[in-house]
Amino acid sequence: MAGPTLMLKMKPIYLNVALAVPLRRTFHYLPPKGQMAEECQVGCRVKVPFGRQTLVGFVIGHAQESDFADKIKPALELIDRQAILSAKMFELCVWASEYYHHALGEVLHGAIPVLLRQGRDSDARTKKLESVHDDPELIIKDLRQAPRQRALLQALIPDGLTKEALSRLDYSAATIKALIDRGAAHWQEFRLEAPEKPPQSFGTPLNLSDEQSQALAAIDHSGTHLLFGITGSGKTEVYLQAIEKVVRIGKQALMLVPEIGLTPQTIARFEQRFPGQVIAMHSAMTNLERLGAWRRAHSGSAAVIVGTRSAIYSPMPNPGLIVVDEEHDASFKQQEGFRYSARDLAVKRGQLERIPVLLGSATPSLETFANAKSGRYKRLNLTRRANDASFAKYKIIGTEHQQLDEGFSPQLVKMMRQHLSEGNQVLVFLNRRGFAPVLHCRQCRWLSNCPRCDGRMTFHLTTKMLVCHHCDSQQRSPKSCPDCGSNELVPLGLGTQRLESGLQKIFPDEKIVRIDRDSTRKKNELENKLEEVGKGQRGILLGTQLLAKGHHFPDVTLVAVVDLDSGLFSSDFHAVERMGQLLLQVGGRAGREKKSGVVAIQTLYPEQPMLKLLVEKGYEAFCDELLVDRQTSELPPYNYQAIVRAEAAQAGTALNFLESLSRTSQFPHAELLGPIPAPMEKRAGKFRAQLLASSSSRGQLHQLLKHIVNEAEQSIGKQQVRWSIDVDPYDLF
DNA sequence: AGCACGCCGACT
DNA sequence: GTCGGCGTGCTC
Repeated sequence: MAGPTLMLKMKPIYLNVALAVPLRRTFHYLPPKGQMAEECQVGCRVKVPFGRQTLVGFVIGHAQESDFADKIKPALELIDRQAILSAKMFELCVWASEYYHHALGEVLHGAIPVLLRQGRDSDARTKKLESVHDDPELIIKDLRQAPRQRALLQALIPDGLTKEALSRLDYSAATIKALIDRGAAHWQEFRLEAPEKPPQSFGTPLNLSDEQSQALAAIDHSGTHLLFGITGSGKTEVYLQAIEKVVRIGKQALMLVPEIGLTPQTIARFEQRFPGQVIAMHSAMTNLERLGAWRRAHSGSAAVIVGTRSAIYSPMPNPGLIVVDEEHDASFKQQEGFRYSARDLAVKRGQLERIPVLLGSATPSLETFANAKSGRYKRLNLTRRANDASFAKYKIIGTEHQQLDEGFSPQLVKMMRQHLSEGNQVLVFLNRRGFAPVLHCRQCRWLSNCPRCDGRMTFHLTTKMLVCHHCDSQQRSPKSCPDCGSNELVPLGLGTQRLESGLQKIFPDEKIVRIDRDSTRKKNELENKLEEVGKGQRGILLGTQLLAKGHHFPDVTLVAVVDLDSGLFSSDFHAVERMGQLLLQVGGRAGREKKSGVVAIQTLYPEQPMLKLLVEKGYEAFCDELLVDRQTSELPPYNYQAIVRAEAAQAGTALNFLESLSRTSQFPHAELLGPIPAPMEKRAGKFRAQLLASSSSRGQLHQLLKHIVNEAEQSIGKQQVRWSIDVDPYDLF
């Protein structure tokens, strides 16, 4: 019988290759001509013919037999002699591909710089001009009439010269060509030695407070830690010293920061502490710069890597620590294509590499908070601000029964005038991100609550329908308020575009600087505007999410949150959590050592318990209460979710597609809700719909998703539908 | 995702 | 008569 022993003796003939195509399967190839399958190790890139194109793929395994034996072509070229992804990184990608139900080839390609995807060498190479003969004397004799060629040939002995050296020594292209044509010299390609590891040197660390020292000392040799430190408590110094510890023993550290957190100042601070040993991975880099940075990380010559989301894939031959700063930040979750969470990959990578992971935040995400609470993560606290800086004070302004002027209550306008007249700046904060509108009555404060859920129904403007995204029930949107009969039913938060002009009307003499995605799209515009603000003239800053993080505005003493309710009463259950994080983050923007800041919050619902809890008892109590809510409502982190999204050119196609998926996917321990039209059903000319999958068991959810993916790939008529899966969605819409 | 094949409308 | 629109089908 052909037992396992026989199998082990069989040599692999085929390469199993993952390509960057959205097909969730891999392809078999013969090894390139002249090479054995064994020489093509797992993690090496190969160039292969694919249909009519040539693609770069990853060898992910070998096979003795194949169902496609008659179709199999030989690979064209083995690009790498050794795997360019370490075994650990490879394992991480395989894990991610399964966890996020995304094609492995795309995950692997996403893990390397563009130029490597296109087949560039993983090592820096250069060409050297070398003498063909060991003893060129014979030829030198023939060169009596050509002194330059003769000099060059002599200079080539014994080691040859690089292009750079040749031009430095002023040998002309003609001389070089003549010598080559004579057959006396030739170009030889060779790998550059990995750049020397720069000598270790360290900038002076700051003195640590007791709390900081304790936190630093409590970082274990492995495992995930939550560094829960309020704004201004000195988290960064703890990161820096933790990184220094691992760098001193010759290891590398990776630090992930939010997209807007990687400012020149941040990089400078790292560079100052680890001179010459830092590389930054950011979006402004060219492909060539990225490749250079990748090579430095890969060779181990860079000890510290600082970067945004995709830096989680940085190669590190000798890793020692991963830090994720502002771990709750939305930018760690990729919002298109392969929807991974860099924070979660960091935790997973830490496990695989057996190194510590440090998640830091003043306002940790609820799932991280819960993990710290349950003991899965080790919690480290920083509760005091450096320099005795004071906390922002929170002031809730109830706007019920108030006459609002352009959305501003008299009380708020008065406060703003007060702060402005003292020569300070006022920050007016708009809260419009990830917004799924609910319907609301201005008169009696009725909200479009779902009759069957604790959630709220989403208002669909185009269809004038109310839809519940938790239980799928739908109803026609009422024309007047069901409670008080008034006609003042409005979707929450609409009309904020008018805020700037309204503001200017109320404060005709004040300078208003608007900072948002649209007005800062141009390069450096944000920096310029911030600089303008930094000069400390009085004035009003008007902005969105962008203003909530990173930058500190020492001359802002009042932060006004004008439309809190639109965030607080979104139909996405994440809304309350985000609101809490946001209010604390904006509070951290304002004031300086001596001047304390005030955060004024306008709301129709000043008695909202979660808001009061946050303002009176702080983030910890707020999170504890949120967790209770989530548990009773069976929401994350107590259950696991994924969204299947679909879009199509024709109305109804996407919906029907998801409908047929959900019909064939009945699982006992996992739920499917929907499909329902997306809140903004038509966007960019496509009609979109979504299906929510959830289960209290991660394993069950994955079984269901696996089934759905299979069905979707096989389903006929899929050509007109684009679909994707979002595991652990950051927002539901 | 690409890329080609393929079958219907307005143009050098 | 062709050029070219994007529907559909395949890629080891």
